Amino acid sequence: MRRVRRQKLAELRELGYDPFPYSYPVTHHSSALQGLEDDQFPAEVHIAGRVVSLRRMGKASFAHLQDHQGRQQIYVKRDILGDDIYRDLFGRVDLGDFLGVQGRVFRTRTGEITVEVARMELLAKSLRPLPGVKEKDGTAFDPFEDKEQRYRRRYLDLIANPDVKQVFVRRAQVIRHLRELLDSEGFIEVETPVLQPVYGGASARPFKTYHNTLDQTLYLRIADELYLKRLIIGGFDKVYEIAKNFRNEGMDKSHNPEFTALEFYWAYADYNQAMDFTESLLRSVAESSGGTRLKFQGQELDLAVPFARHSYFEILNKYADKDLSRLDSAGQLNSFAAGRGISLEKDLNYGQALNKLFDLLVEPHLVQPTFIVDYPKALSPLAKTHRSGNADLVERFELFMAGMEFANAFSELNDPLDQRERLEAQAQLRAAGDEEAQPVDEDFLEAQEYGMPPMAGVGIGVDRLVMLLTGQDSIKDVILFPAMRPQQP
RNA sequence: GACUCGGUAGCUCAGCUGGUAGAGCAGUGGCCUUUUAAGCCAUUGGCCGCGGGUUCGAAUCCCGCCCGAGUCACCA
Repeated sequence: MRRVRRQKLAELRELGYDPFPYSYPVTHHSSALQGLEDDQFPAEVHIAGRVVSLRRMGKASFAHLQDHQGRQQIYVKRDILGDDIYRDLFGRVDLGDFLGVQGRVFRTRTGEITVEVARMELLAKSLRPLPGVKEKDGTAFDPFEDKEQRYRRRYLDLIANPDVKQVFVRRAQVIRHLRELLDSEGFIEVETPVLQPVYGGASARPFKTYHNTLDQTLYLRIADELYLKRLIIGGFDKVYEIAKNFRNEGMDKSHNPEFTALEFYWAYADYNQAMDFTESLLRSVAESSGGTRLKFQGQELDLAVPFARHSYFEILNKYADKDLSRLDSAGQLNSFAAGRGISLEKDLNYGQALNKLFDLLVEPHLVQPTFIVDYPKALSPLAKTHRSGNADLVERFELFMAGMEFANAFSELNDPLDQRERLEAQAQLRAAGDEEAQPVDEDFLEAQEYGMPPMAGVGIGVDRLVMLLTGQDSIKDVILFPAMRPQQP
């Protein structure tokens, strides 16, 4: 099949047609003609697109050209186009080729608005056959649905499955709306390093790389946090970044090794203000993207309803049916878990064991938007100790919806001596085998010693937000090129 | 990482308890000047994911591996 198309390509060149010209003066996109009344038809149009259907009937033919907005039917009649071009050029057009056509607009017997082609140019020859692009009334026949091929060759997925393109259009709208809201609140968008000598700001294993000239090991960022805080130290009062983070961990329906996070930092605010702002931010994004009532993974949720707020131990104790805040060692948590028939992995430290219990006992219940507040300090080395005086708690919230975490935020710790102790405790956990504990970032500690104002910081998982708003069950369906193992040669 | 399911033509899929690969669409040739999954006639096309084994004979049975999906485990 590829040989046949190469042959056509060669023949076209011999006949003097350029199969790969430089440009085409498009005047109308496919959607511009849809829904027009007959007396509104433009006198003449130039349209361009990929041939996705082709019905030849001897001396006349119909085809559809697909552009970024949809499909437009064209009518190609030999007596209008001319014998030579109809035979030599149009006769060698295949599904998948790009055409530019010029002509008048009319309505066919069956009512479809159609361009009658007076002039035709081949804009690009296609050498490989497309997967199933046949469709009627939006239903594809032999639809291209092999997930592996769709992810590996997303361009074919986008050509053959218009709904997929729509998801990514909405993704762009969601991100644009987040920017607009933050900009309008006076946040400044910044860019911070992807390549970092010391990674931090989250609990995760990093990707490691190497800079030849600097002769230095560098890590791909797992979070923007510590750089954005440096900017608040430097005098920006409100900053945000929408950026890729990289975590060297497993992949599943809600995890991709590189993912997009929004982080924003707000000087002089605390986590209560950040919580209110986060709630209104998400509600507003939902309103601008199809409404606050969402169906997601078989569950229905409504972001218009005020988000529930529960403290960490309040809700953990409820589902554990026991006051877990009184257990203060990994051993005690392990005994508790064993009593409930839950087997925790061996060698978990206190924080890991507690975190694990929360994930197992509580998270699945958090379907409607719920803020969990006031986390144990052991889980939150960058968050400020709770103002209530309880030295074991920090001012932190996480937002859960549909059993998944969407946001994480603190009243940020700004006491440099406290911060040093917490990071050093993390370093000890690392030394004890916790691969996700954070290393000490001396440069950051030094920056903090110059004085860091009180502030709130929030991180939001953008991919997950898009999943929620577009009803996609897998993160792979909101990332254009999700991570895949290399294909066998 | 564990388990389950899957990988056959460009796409969607058949192929039963082993006998040497099939359909529709796409492609190619022919007919057809308002069709729309156009139609009619003819026809090309396959390391049956990879490697090994059993067998006279393997797409089919057995073992190993690769890739994907789902579930679980870990993380956002």
